[in-house]
Parts: sequence; C-alpha cells; structure tokens
Amino acid sequence: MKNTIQKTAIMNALMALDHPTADEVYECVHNEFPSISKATVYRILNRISEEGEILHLQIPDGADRFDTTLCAHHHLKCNKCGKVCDVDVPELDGIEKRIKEENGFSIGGYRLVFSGLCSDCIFKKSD
Amino acid sequence: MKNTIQKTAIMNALMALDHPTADEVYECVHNEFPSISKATVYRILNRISEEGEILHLQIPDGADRFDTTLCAHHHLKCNKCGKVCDVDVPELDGIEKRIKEENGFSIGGYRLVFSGLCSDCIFKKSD
DNA sequence: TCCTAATTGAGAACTGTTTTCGATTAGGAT
DNA sequence: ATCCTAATCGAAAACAGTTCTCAATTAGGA
Repeated sequence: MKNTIQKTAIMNALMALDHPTADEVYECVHNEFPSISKATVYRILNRISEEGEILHLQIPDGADRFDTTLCAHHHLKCNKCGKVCDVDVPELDGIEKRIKEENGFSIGGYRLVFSGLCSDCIFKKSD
Repeated sequence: MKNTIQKTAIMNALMALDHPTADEVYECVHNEFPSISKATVYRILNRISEEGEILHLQIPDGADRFDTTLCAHHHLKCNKCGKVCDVDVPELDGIEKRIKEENGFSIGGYRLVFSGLCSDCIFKKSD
C-alpha cells in the first residue's frame, strides 16, 4: 500500500476521534486537507481495516464506525447520546468451540453491540 | 392497527420464509398480490416488529431480516450461502446485570450475529 | 529521472429504507 | 346498510451510507 498524504491524515484523524464514522473521519480530515474526497476516505478506511490496522464496526441503526483499539471487541452504544464505548465480554470466551461442536458452524468472527443508556444519560429526562 | 389484506399477506409470507429480508417478503407477497407496494411491505414489517409480533434483525453486510421466532435471540450467518439460523447463547444470561454493575450502562437490548461457515458450506470449495 | 501501477477527486450509481402525497379503505358510529 | 374519518395504501421521490467509474495524479522502485 502506498504511503499517501491522504492515508496519513486519515490515520491521524482516527487517533484523534473516538469510534468515528466514515463521515466524521472525512469531516476531520477535510479541515486540514480540503481537497480530499469522501471516496478516498471510504477506500482507505476499508483498506486498512481489511489489513487489520483498525476494526470496522457495524453498529445497528446507523453508519459503520471504526476503532483503533484492536483487542476489545465488543461495544456499548448509548441510544440517547450516541456514544459508543468498548467493553470486555469474557463470558463469550470459547464460544467458537461450543458452537462448532454443537452446530457444526465455523465462526469466523462476531460482533456484539449492546444498545441502551450510558451512565451519563440514564438520569436525563426522556425528551 | 387495521387488519388489511396486505398485512395478512405479509404475515403469511413471514410464516413461509426463513429469516427473510424485506425484499424477499415483497417478492413473495408480490406473486399473489402484484399491486402491493414495497413501501407497504417496509411499513408493515416495521409496524409489527415494533409491536413485538416479529423480530427485526440487523445483519452485518446486508439487508435487515425478520424473524417469527420470538424466543431465540441470536443468529449464525453463513458467509457463503447467506443462510441465517437461530442459536441459543446461554453464556450471556445475566450479562445485563454485570454490565450495569461494572459500567453503569443500562442495556436495553442486544443482538449477536456470528459470521462464518455453516456445516453445509464448510466442505465446499472456496470458489 | 523515468515509468507504471496504485491512488486520487468528482460525481454518478447503487442499495436499502423512509417519506411524501393524493387516493383508497377498514371498521366504528349512525 | 350507509356514512365518516383516521388509518392505510401505491407510486415515486427522497434519503443515507457506501461503492463504483474514469480520467488525472502520484509514490516509489528501476
């Protein structure tokens, strides 16, 4: 993969943002590099997530998000403020083996997204 | 909710199909009822899933699917044949309580989709 | 410095879904 | 049975997120 200015700018944006969407990355990079195209942002995000440099998260009810934390694989998503944060779920350790034995299904990967209310939002009024 | 011909036809289609997408429901209903609109299919599927009559599943990398099985909440999705099937994951029983205590996050719901290869596809050639 | 495959920007295209709006209809009230 | 009206409908446009096309540019090895 060529080492373009665009890729560097996107990596920097990913470091600066927390679980950003492609559009949020675009907005951030666009500030310092107005000529960048949205297609380039999507292309580079896809490329580096395929290579395992970042995680590509599919969040229910919205745009995909990208995560520079490679070890924690599960997420909490607040339905009110929209914030996404990482969470460990050791309960699922070894689940691949059990499903393989019981269902014959070979798990390549999985994602778990909990939707709900974060501790900041839970006491706020409903509307 | 009014009891329209369209709703009845969609309920019948949901019974006949296995984890269909909205488009698959539309195709099925459209056969016996050619004048139905896709907007109506989406509207009715959303309505009855909000009322809890069916589950609305958000599957990675593709269209949402609908499930008439209300008790099993998790799914296996084969990346080769596209089939989606139900699976129990008792490992997650009580997870809401732990996450609430440790993170202060109040889980409203979650879905877990395992991607991989089903037992039929696992021995097939890659391409 | 040259060459070429990789990458880019702009915008069209695409997929899945929702919205708009005027026309139709279910089903309770009369 | 008929009327009334809110609920629903069909068609098509709008929408969001993402991918594709293609001509122009560029990184980086020869």
